[in-house]
Parts: sequence; C-alpha cells; structure tokens
Amino acid sequence: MATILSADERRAETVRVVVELAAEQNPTDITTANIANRMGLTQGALFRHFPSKQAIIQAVLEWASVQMLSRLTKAAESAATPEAALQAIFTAHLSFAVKHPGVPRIFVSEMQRPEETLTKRLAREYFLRYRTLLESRIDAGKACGDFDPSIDTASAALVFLGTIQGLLFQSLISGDAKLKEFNTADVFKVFLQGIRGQR
Amino acid sequence: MATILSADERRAETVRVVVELAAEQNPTDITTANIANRMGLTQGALFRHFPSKQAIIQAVLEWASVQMLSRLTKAAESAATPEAALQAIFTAHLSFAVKHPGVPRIFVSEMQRPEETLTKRLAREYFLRYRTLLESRIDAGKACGDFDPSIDTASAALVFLGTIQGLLFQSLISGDAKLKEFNTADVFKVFLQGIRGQR
DNA sequence: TCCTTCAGTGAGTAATCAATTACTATCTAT
DNA sequence: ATAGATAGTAATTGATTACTCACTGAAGGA
Repeated sequence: MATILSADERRAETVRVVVELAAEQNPTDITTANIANRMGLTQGALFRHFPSKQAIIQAVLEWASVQMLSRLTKAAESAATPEAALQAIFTAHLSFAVKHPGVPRIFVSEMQRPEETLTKRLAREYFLRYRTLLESRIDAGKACGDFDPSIDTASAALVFLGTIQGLLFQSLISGDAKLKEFNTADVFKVFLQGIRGQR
Repeated sequence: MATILSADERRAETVRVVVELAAEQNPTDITTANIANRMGLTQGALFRHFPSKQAIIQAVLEWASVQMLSRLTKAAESAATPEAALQAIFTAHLSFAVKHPGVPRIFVSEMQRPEETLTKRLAREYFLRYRTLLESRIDAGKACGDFDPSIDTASAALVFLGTIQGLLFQSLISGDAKLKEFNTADVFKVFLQGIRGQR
C-alpha cells in the first residue's frame, strides 16, 4: 500500500507529477494510469481527489498560471526601467520553461482543442494577463522615450510572446529543452531593437 | 457504396480531408473513423491505401511541407530586395495558414511528441529548410547594408518564425483563424525594425 | 479500546481506438 | 464478354481508456 497523504498533499503531488510527465511525453498521451503509476498509487486512487481527468489538467493549469504570473510580475517590478523589465520578464519566462519543460507543452496542448473547455478558458485568461503586463511596460517605455512611440503596443507584445514561443518551439524540435544551443541574449536583442526604433 | 476512386486520388483526398478536419478539432483527436466518415467511406477502406494511421499523417506532412516551401520560395524569389523577400515570405506564410488553418496545428501537434518518429523528422526537415531560406535573405540584407550587420542571423530567423507562430497562436486563443482582428502589418514592422537597426 | 473517517486497493465496466479479414462490387484490359 | 485486379464493405478483434465501486487498513479523537 502506498504512503497515505492528506487530500491536499496528494492533489499537490498529482500536479507536480503531471508537469513532470508532460516533459517526457506528449501531454495528450498522459493517462490516469500513467500518473498514478508515477506516484506509486493505483489508478482508481486518483479519483478520490479529482472528479475527472479534466479536473487534474485544470489544477495543473491553475498552478502553472499562478507560478508564471507571480514570477513574471515580480521580475517586472524589480526592474528599474521598462526596458529592464522586459528583459527580466524574458529571462524569468525562459528560466521557468527550462525548469519545467512540461508546462509550455501543456499550455500548447490545451490550446489546440477548439471547443470551449474550462481548461482553454484558463489558458486564455493567463495569456490575457501576460499581455496586459507586457503592454503596460511597453507603454511606459514609449512614454519615457525609450521605445519608438510609433509602434503598435499590442503588436510589440505579440512579437515578445512569439519570440519566446519561437525559442521554445525550436528547442522542442532540436530536443534541447535546456536551451543550451540557443543564444537567447541575441534573440532578445533583435526584439529590443524592434521596439526601440531609430534613436 | 462510395464512389470508387483510384488509389492515388483516394490518397490525395485523404490528405485534403485530414487538413480540413484538423482545422475543426484537435489533431490528436482525429480518428480513422472520423476521416473515413468525412469521405463517405467505411473506416476499414482507409487501410487499403495506407498501412497505418501514422502513414496518413506522414502523407499530410509531406504535402504540407511541399506546399509551404514552394510558396515561400516563390515569394522570396519574386521580391527585388532582401527586405521585400522577408515581407513576401511573411505574407505568403500567413495567407497559407489562413487558407489551411489545420496545417500549423498538425505541425505543432506532431512536434509535441518527444519520441523520434518519422513524422517528427519530416517536420524538423521542413523547419530546417525554412530557416535556411530565411537566413540567406537576412545575410543578403546584411551584405547590402539594409540590415544591421551586428545582429545574429540565426536569432533573427528565429524571431521571424516566432513572430508568425505568435500570431497563429494568439489567433488560436481568440478563435480568429482568419486573423481578422490582427494587424499583421504592424507586427511585421516590429520585426523589421529589429533587424534594420539604427540607420 | 473502540469507532468514525478517509486514503488507497483491485477488480471491474463501457466506450473507443487502430487494424484485420472474409467478402462484394466495380472497373479495365484483352 | 469475361477474367483478373482493385476499391470498398461490414463485422470483428485486442488493446487502451477514463471512470466506478465494494472493500481494506490505518490514524486519531472520545
């Protein structure tokens, strides 16, 4: 028999294990038997703590959203200038993705389904908050003359996100989840020059 | 009984239908019954023309790679300057994605699996050729003084790809596959400024 | 000490999936 | 016209899936 944990502890461990598994295999291929096995539990035990598999994924997305947004916000707030804030967000995002490679994979996986699921709504809310965080810094940079005022704020935020997604996607292709072969500083430089404009 | 087609025609139609289905549902959720049903066939009939489901996906990826690369190459070659070439590639990629929203979804879906599948190798080869095409134009732009020579070519290509992926991903989130609410010109402008540098 | 509570077990179920097969219908070359 | 080749059918298979449920065992309060 497995070690008995409280319901709260068990739920937290479930989330941890799903993130771990998502780093190793296609998130859509993760089964409840898979998760339970990794925890040293029987499959049925999972349903003592979650009403359905979707509820498990939902808990994972909630955990990931909170983790990401708190890290990104903290990174942004600890920076002195808008430019430094964007750099800090960029770095914080990538370091989280390197630490938990399964997380972006789960987000992508959930966004692929076209029906309006609860998990998709969660993912959407996460990206909305992320964009809002970015746009406030971009606008601040435009206001203080650091960034080109003629660029479209929403477009700049999208390029920022896309740049990170591009990095993560290419790392998926090359199997280099730790981003070792990528010069992330150079990549960020290209983005930064894009919003700085001619000065 | 369904209309009888030649094996070649049937294979081509299968590819067409899979791309169509991928626009409507999660690519991983597409079943052989699903595909056959859309074609007005019984499920078993598919296996007269493909040895396995993976072979079907493989045919789809091959078709998509050829379509994309020929369009992108043509776009690049019809442009007078490196900058115009990048603009043309950008536009050609997005218009193909708008016409066939299922294609980028299938690529993403296949890249999510970590095992070294044949389909993943195909997707990797596609991206390699794409990057090569981009890098030749970026280098040409640097050589003729249009682009900032201090930027890293590979990084610039990655930002280009990421910018497009970012656009498509956000359109996935908002359910706007036709990119109607996106100002793609402004997005491209941010990228372009990033590689132009101060002039 | 006993009793209540609750995490975990293990055997099950119904549904769904890709793939197989024995058979039938249709086309084409001679 | 007919035979051979080939495209499609219908039923089935075995594997896998999320989820259920009657039962077990352990911890803690009275």
